Amino acid sequence: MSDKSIQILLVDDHAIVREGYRSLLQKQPNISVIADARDAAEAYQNYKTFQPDVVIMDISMPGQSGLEAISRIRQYDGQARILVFSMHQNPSFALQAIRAGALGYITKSSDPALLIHGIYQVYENKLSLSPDVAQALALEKLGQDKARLDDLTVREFEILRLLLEAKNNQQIADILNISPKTVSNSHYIIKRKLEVNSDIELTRLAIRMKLLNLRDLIDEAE
Amino acid sequence: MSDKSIQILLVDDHAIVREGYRSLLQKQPNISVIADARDAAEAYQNYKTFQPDVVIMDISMPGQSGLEAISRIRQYDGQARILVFSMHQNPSFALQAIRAGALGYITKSSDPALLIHGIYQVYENKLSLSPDVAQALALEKLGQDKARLDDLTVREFEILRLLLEAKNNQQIADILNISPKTVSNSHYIIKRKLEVNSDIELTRLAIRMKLLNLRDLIDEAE
DNA sequence: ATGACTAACGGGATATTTGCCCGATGTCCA
DNA sequence: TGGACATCGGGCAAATATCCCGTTAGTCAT
Repeated sequence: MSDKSIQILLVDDHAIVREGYRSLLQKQPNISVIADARDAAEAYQNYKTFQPDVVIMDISMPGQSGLEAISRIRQYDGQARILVFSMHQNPSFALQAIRAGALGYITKSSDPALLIHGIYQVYENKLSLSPDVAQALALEKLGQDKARLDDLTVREFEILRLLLEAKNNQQIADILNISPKTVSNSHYIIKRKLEVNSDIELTRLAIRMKLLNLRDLIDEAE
Repeated sequence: MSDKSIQILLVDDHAIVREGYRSLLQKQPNISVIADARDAAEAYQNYKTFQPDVVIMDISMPGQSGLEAISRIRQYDGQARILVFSMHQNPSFALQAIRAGALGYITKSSDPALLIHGIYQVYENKLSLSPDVAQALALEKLGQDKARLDDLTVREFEILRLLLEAKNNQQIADILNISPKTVSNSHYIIKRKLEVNSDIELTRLAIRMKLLNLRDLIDEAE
């Protein structure tokens, strides 16, 4: 390995970040950046052209996402070694990336040494995850959101829908012909079951669960 | 200007991005990076210590935001020249940054040449905006909701950001070093200014306004 | 049909938040 | 230097949230 350095293809849409990689990686004797790309299509092309040992890939890019690029590259070369370097700490991103065929997932907020380490790991076909992501993934793996949603009773679900339409207790009480107190109690129970402790969290969860139609929200905006 | 280079303080929580700046800026004969910082507090300290000519600042950082840092620095030195380099294309962010005292706002997706150009502009006390943001700001004059968003003061905007992260009053108070009561009051004022009457509506509005990253929310779901 | 279970409803009690007002202070600018 | 604003928070009544409780009614298996 000392006679032949690891050939890297860099994929990131931010020039400043590509610059950062280059600068950082140049200091590594066994690593050399042989090409870069600023989007998914270019990444795929350059993978075929340069046949790098390891691809370092950002997954948040305009147009086709990095995930798509990972799939394409893996389809072309089942042995491709891809390390995702992302700003997202969200373990769902990591999970998706791994599913798409990445071997590593390191967050941009990690110490650069972790990136270097990840490159070597991936080069040797070993999985490499940022500690923060690994931990989050582990915690999350015990199926959560959906299961929790299923804990709601039908009535609670109904009340939740109305709450999400930004109706207040009295309005909901009128609609359902129950006391505002019951609405308030249900609101509380819903939050407890869904393990959130504010309406803001509740709304975010609802959007993730697609209870609140994102399209509607987007189209509302101008 | 050729006999004395522009002294830069870099503020960004991502090491790789700081590396990118350094590498990029080192190629500029008239610019030298004399210090960096990874959060608001460190930025303030280092500003006082190093008295840089220009501060390059990311505004999305854990804990105290870049906006806070801008205010603090400007309070200490009314002549401070600050260039915000942000991933947010949303013109509201730019507006708030300018209000807080920044002289420039360049998006991270811009060509690096724009950053360099921005540095020179800001160094000469000239306003510098990314073309994309400038255009969006111009277009936005017609937006209904955005107009309302722009009614928020810098402080309110900052508190809104933290609220949207589902932080409670006490947490926000701790971060900003103010009383929970003030947070609560601001929360109320924000809702009144934005003409919503619940946190659920507030969150929906925030999503429409793209203050809350839609992509994150969508991708979070499985 | 009866006991066990659970959903739905809502009262009570207390803690916390909300909604709105106020004044104090600081800053910036004409 | 006076007025417009931003920031910070106290006060206080009304509303909600939180948690516990009991009642009613429907389901279901024995």
